[in-house]
Amino acid sequence: MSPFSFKKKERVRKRTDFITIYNKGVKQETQHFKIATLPNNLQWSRLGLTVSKKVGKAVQRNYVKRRLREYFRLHKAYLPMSCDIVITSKSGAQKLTYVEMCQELNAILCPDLQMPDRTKG
RNA sequence: GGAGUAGACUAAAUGGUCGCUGGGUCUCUGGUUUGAGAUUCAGAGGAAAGUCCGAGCUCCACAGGGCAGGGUGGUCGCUAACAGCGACUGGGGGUGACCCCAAGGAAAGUGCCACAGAAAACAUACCGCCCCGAGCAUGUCGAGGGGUAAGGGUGAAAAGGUGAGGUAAGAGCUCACCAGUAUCAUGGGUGACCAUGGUAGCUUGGUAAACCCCACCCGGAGCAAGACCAAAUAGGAGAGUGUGAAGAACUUUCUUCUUCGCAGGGUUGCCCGCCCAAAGGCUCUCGGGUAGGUCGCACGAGGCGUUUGGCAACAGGCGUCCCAGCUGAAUGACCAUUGCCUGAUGUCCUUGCAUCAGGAACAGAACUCGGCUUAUUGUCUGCUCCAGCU
RNA sequence: GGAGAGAUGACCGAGCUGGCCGAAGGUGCACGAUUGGAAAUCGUGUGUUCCGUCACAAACGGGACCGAGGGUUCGAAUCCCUCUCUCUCCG
Repeated sequence: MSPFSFKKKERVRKRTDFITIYNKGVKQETQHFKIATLPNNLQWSRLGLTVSKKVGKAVQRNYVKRRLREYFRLHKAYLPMSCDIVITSKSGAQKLTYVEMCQELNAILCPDLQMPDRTKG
């Protein structure tokens, strides 16, 4: 399997999973995102996304979610292993460029990675 | 050239790297389902939006009819249906192209018409005009009685308009013309209605997006509909089994039947004993059913082309194509090139060409269709008005 | 995705069988009375914006605004249509 793939089993899809990650996970916050992480028993990490209506209309919400998925797909090697990660977007996230978004998330999720990964660009 | 009006089309393209979803084919694992890999094909819209209407479809209800409630409202047609569409009629707006109209009934009945005004609909006449006139101060006097809707002012709206006759003053009281209503005839049109002519009474306020009347239509809820599979836990029903006690059958034991209760965990496997907990035995079956999953779910009032009928909406024939199917929700991220638009600069009389910079809207399927409404990019075409040149 | 309810001054909230409604009432705010001072109480006032009078302000007069835009009507917060926003319910 390619190292940059993103299958269905790598997503958080159940409401009960979201609630346990919210309640028991480690919560951190940046200017435009809230991040909750919780170790799981699987061999891989999973990603869950929440984008409220305050971000914008459906087109802008989908745009934010696609780019967050793209970030997760390309930075899997540097992210913590066997963790459930839930990213909640706050108002204003739709105005960021992709590079600004990567820098903001790297500060919390990839503290070892000083420079943003742009090799795939 | 400017302003406007109607309509049609469009919603950038190609390539690269890394990814997502579905269908087909092949390979591997495997008893099937499934899973993994390879390859190939396909993968948002004109509004997918708002959910304002109308249908299909599903479940529930239902003999038939009526009431209540809701909707529609010029005519003819189209349609599966519609509050939609087309053509036409009538009314209104605009210099015009053209656009807009919930456009039946107020002479079936009820209600309302604030303030102002005499009066807001059965004209009980405020001022005024006119006639009669008690009276006494004898005149520009007028208690009282009567006639009068021509004039005044109020109001959104005041009881047909103009002119003449007529009268005490006036009045459709009479006449002419005009407007309007009802009705009849003839002609045209499927019809709404139109044209022409006659007759009548002389004239009838507005409001039905107030109640209402008339004609026609409507059962309710919605894919989170609904159907199927179904873990764990708890609870329900039934069957079987073990064991204790009591009772009955029996002289007693055994055995059988009935009723009631119990069966747990730990201490090394078993027994005794001890400790903890306590009235929930154990096993199986059944049905309901939650989480979750599968179906519903994409071949359809389908698209494209062509032809016939029709002014058109649309309908029929023939040919051809299969064209998203997600579910914490795929259809993408980044980059390059070309094209488009705008601005600046250079060349040129302009069109155009070159360079640089910037821009590319509204917006994301969620069971599926037909409409409406709203948001919005660019281009083209027809027509109208104004200005200029020849 | 589907179904439903609502929007009125700074805030809450009546008015929704059309007219006397820029709009009751309460909270808040300002001023005054009371007090040595405050609280409480009592009284008065208090929306925004545009135009005019005026050198400005104040005051006075007029117009518009009941989420936004149209329509019906002589007249709309109220009736009808379209849009915007907020909230609730259905797993």
